[in-house]
Amino acid sequence: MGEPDPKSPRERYRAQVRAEIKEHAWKQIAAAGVPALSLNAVAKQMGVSGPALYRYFASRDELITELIRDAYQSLADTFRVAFVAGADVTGLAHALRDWALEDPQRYFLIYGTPAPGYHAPEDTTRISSQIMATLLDACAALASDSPATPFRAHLQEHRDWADGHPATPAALRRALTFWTRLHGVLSLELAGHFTGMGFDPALLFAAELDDLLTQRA
Amino acid sequence: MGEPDPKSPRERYRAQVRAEIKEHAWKQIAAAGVPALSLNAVAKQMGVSGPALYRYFASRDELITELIRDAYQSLADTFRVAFVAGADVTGLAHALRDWALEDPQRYFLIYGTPAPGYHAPEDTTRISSQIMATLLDACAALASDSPATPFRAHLQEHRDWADGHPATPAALRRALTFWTRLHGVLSLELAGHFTGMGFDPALLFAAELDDLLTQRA
DNA sequence: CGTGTTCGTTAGAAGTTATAACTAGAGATG
DNA sequence: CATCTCTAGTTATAACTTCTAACGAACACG
Repeated sequence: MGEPDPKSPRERYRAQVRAEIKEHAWKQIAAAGVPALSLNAVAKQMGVSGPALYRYFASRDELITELIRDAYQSLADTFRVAFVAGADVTGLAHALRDWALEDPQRYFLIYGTPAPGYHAPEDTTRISSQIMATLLDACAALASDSPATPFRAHLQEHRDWADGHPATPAALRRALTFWTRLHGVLSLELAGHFTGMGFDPALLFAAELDDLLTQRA
Repeated sequence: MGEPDPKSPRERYRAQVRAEIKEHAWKQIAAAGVPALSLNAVAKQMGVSGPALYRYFASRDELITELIRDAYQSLADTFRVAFVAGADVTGLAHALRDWALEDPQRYFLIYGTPAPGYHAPEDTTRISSQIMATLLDACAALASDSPATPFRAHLQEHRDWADGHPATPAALRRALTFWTRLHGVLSLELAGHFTGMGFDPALLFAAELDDLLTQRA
């Protein structure tokens, strides 16, 4: 009964073709961005004609949604692998930057311009909280020798996003700061806003990371 | 001879129609994002049929480029007006956030996902440095009671982006931090990454701004 | 070895950007 | 004021896009 046994030869073939489609899609996105992704062009490169792809993805949007999901998963895996390999917050930061530089458009698929009406599917928000969980793990390992702030109190009252993670308010604040500050420098670097300004983006990233770790407030 | 006298009635009409086109384009972008911008739809809304718009913009890309230019100019004006009205760094920060919240897609037109091949036209980089100049003006007014850092030295060696502005290394660093950190929180807020997390994005923005101003390093 | 599911095909509808050729009207000029 | 020119908007068309429908052929399965 239609149950997709993962070992069925048809299912195996299907999964492989889906993967190949996504492969070509990633190349097109890396080359010219999401708006330039064309199902027709992907089909042409695969030596298959047009509507054949609709056997594998119901629509262009579904393909893109799948790529977004994969991007989230890739980042979550990168974080988790780095963390279990012993990386601290600094290690996670460099893992993040390396991952982003590896494919800037993949980063922007997650953190770039959103479509006004778009709502992320349930599972991506789940993966997103996995990412946050790893970050909180790393931040919890840091000592907090700094005084409380009003915003930390606010976070303590609104800590549902930590999803039960036993992090101190200081760790919550640190994780949030990690996220927003590194995203700030990284996204501007990836978008090319620093080109022609002279300084080294890697040094700015490192300086922000250092600030983040040796912070008092 | 063909010289566009700004008072020629034809030129006035032309400028007005161009403005109306851009007006409708902004509405479409605000509603569904840049990819959903359709010249045909704009023409339909204006009660005019399709190719008529090509008298006013050579291509869809040229229209978008013009909108980007206007977005930059709008931000530069907002900053300049706030500064001459006496706003300090805090004032500029809130002017920035208000401006961004007013039309998130306009913000993302500048700081959102870039198209891989795209190079901004010369004048937008000029407007961009006007924005930076205003920010440096405000940062120069702040006292810097903090010790030098290696990155500040690096900035001092690569201060061409300041475009001759007589800012101390501390002010340069402060301007850069203002930019990256506030962009970090703001872009994540505008993209909706904080929705459902519980805390108040405005408080996070204020906390980051406070950190920025009362910073030691 | 049938039998049915599924895959890929071609045809086509509805949309897009953009160009070409034409018409009608407005502005500029004598 | 008459005329001339230039331009704005029109329709037709090409080349693209996503996506649906109907068909044929190949493959897995009982």
